[in-house]
Formats: sequence, structure tokens, C-alpha cells
Amino acid sequence: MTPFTERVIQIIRSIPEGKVMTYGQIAQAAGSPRGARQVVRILHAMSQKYQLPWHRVINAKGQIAIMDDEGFELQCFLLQAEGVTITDRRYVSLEHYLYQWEDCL
DNA sequence: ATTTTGACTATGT
DNA sequence: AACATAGCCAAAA
Repeated sequence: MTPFTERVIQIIRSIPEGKVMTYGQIAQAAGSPRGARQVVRILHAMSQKYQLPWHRVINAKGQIAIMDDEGFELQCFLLQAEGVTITDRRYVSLEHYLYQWEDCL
């Protein structure tokens, strides 16, 4: 388990209900500005055993990135259950729901 | 060692 | 908004 992985996990866990963060935003907050794809990997590998709110992570365009039908529907359901409105079957309004991760030093 | 593969992103049509 | 392209980077093949 690398320090980067641990930071990513901690950051994702800090996303409040009804808010979302993007892969790139998390990578940057964890100290690797170009590590968005690593965040994806970590999410895939750790979401089960670490109880992460994986559904609060979306791509930079503000859309649900998962392509698999079942997972896609599940993510929609989980987000909507937290009050996040999804438009055009895929888009989340970053204006309203993006979590500005405040890194207090 | 080299290539492929993604739940990605910034930029330009 | 939707494509296309070019970077990106660790894991798996």
C-alpha cells in the first residue's frame, strides 16, 4: 500500500453525502496531478474492502464514467438517493455538487 | 523488456 | 454537445 493510495482512500472517504469529486481532483489532492487513472485503479481494487463511497467519484465532465450497465445504474441510484440530480441520464451538475476538498495545510 | 489496457483529461475541431 | 488526438501512468499480459 503506497502513501498515494492511502491518501486517495482518505480523500474519497472525506467526500460528504450528496457531493462528488472528479478523478483528477482526487489525484491532485493526493499529490499526483496526472494520476487520475491510478485513482480509477485504486477505486476498482479497494471499493469493496475499504467501504469507499465510490459512487461519489465522477469524471471531469461531470458524468458518470462507468460503462457497465449494472454498475452505471447502481451509481445513479446511490447518487440520487443522496439527493444528487442526474440529467440526460448521465450528467451531474458540478456547479451544485462538486466537493471542494479543502486541504487545511 | 515491450505492449496493451483502462470508471481519465486538456485541447482543438 | 459530440468526436478526435495526444498525453498520462501503473498493472497485467
